[in-house]
Amino acid sequence: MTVADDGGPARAATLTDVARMAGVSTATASKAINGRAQVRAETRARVLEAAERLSFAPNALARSLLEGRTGTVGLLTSDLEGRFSIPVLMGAEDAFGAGQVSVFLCDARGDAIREQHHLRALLSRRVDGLIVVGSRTDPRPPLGGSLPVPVVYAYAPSLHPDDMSVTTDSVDAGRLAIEHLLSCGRRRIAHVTGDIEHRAAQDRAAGARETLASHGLELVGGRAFFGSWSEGWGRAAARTLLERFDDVDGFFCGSDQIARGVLDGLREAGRDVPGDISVIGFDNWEVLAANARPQLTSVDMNLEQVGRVAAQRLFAAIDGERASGVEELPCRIVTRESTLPVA
Amino acid sequence: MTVADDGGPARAATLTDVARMAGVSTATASKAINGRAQVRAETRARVLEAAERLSFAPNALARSLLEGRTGTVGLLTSDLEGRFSIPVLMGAEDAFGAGQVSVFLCDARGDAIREQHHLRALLSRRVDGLIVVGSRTDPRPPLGGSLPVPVVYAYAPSLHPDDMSVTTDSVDAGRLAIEHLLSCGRRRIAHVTGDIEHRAAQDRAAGARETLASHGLELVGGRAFFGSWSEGWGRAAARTLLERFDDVDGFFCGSDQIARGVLDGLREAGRDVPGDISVIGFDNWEVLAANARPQLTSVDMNLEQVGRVAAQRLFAAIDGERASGVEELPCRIVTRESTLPVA
DNA sequence: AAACTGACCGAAAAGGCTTTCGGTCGAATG
DNA sequence: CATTCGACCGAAAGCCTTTTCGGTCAGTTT
Repeated sequence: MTVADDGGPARAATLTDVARMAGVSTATASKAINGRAQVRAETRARVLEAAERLSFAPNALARSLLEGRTGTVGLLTSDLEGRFSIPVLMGAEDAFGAGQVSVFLCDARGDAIREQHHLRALLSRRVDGLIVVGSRTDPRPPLGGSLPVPVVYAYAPSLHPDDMSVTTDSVDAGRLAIEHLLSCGRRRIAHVTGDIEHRAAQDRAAGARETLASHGLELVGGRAFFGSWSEGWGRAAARTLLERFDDVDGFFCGSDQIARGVLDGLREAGRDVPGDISVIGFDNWEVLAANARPQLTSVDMNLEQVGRVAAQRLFAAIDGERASGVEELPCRIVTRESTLPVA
Repeated sequence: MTVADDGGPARAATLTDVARMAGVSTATASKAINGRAQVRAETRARVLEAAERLSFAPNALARSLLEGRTGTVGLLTSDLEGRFSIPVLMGAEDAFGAGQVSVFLCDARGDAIREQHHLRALLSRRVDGLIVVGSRTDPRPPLGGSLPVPVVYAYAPSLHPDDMSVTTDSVDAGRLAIEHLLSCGRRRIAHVTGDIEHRAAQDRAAGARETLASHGLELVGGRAFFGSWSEGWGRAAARTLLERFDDVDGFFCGSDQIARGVLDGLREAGRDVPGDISVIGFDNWEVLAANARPQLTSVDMNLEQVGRVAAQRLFAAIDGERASGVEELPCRIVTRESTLPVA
């Protein structure tokens, strides 16, 4: 129940309301509600009952004003559409929500002006900290100099080395994928990936190349094949590669979409996956990977973990622990049918 | 620049800092900054310059405390994972962000306890209103009685008729899909859809049935075929239906995933889409629909619009306009290759 | 009986901002 | 010269909560 009013939604009860109903001062009501010592048990009970009947919830604004902390953080995303931001955001929301922290969500839609606008609004609301979530691993310019609160960049690291960033280890992801294919007994491995402009694509390719080199091998065709992040590119690349390199026996794909295309292309060419050829995708996008034929092994970037760690780093920074640099978290392989070891 | 401090991130400047630097009282500083009249131009300039130099941003908490309005709303989602919540959420964030409203994001993860926990936190932060975003169109129990702020339910309507809900018109979506297939000259239309437990599946099937009936037709097999929302089910259903009803010439699928499966099944059975058979999906999930072979015509639920309208309704309610009932917004067809009229 | 103790409660201040109202001062008016 | 009048500025209250500190009162102690 809430304080009766003019017929609108009842207004929220205040401590004064509770105190009046219980016949005590606001100071006493506050102490009773917050479990402070100097209140008689009977008085406390009276206050608590009043609070209960009024559905009293202390005004966090007033409390924040007093304590100098709001218990809120801003989550500034560049692009809610992209499916990479969402898991990061979920992980962060998870880490914060479990505590007593509420999260402001702001979508800048890739617009720097809008980002600054949101930044001002968040600072004016006195958030205790900020997480900036990017949609690509390419480093981004920092928010601006000398902010009054700590900032952590997630997924897309900051260009400024003094900032704190948490992202995924793309080079190592390339290594993981290749070693997985090698462990399936594959030696003629092709890498079909997306837009070469994407840092992630370059890094994974580098990781793949280095790993093969350390085994005395190289990518089929001597290089990675960059294209777009689409099924169509995967199909086309699979066909072309089969024509030019008949002995290819493994595909490391830059996304699950590309992998779906590659699988289609291989099936149409009469190749058996995972019998003749192993295929591994990237992103572990459940809808695509689990519904592929055969089901698709994929690299999972642990994006929720990226979000959670970013939240933890922000917590630490709010508590005064200075830190900086880019923290790269490892990926993991989720094995499904497309890379089953052949019996 | 911010107020110099002990070496930590500088603390945010306050109005008192600005006033001191400009050599005026806080009252005058406030009036100067907010464009009130009773300030000499020269004084105002001095204040504004001080504010600029200190990067002064008025403390929204203090202002909210005073005005009784915070300019914040809560976005309570049941499930961030599901891809239906996200667009709704984006639409709402868009509508609010354009104004001066900041959005608290809370993910209840389908847990009623957690939802209540978040609700209390939001009320304690004195949000001006709430939007509750569901992940299915099935009506849900309301948050609780007599809240001190208005609430709008989005996508998943509230069970309580006095609440305000904005959702999508699933029955009409069924009609749209069928009329589209009819306009392609199809008469033997099958409906392959997902879990019968989902209200959306039932409503769309009902819309499809009624529309066919009004044209003196009925669904192939005399009923809708319910299953799961997966590609596998789509493939299986396509095969089975082709066996039992050789003359089927149109598929209305309950999701783009199902449609992808159906397309696969038809291709493998040697049927030509859109030559022999037209296929329409549901959700207009770009990655699936645009990458299908042929590209998939699909029903778009305009979920961002649902979010935007929910935000508008909430605005109106905050401004005192009482309203209630379920508002159902229309869907739209996005035409691609899979239903091209045959030449 | 006087002084003291401890338990309990309330007045008041602080936090940052806006608004109201009263005060100051130079200029215009009678 | 005395009064009135704007223009401009500052003191103070209020929003809601928490915390500090001082006060009251019954019961103990010497």
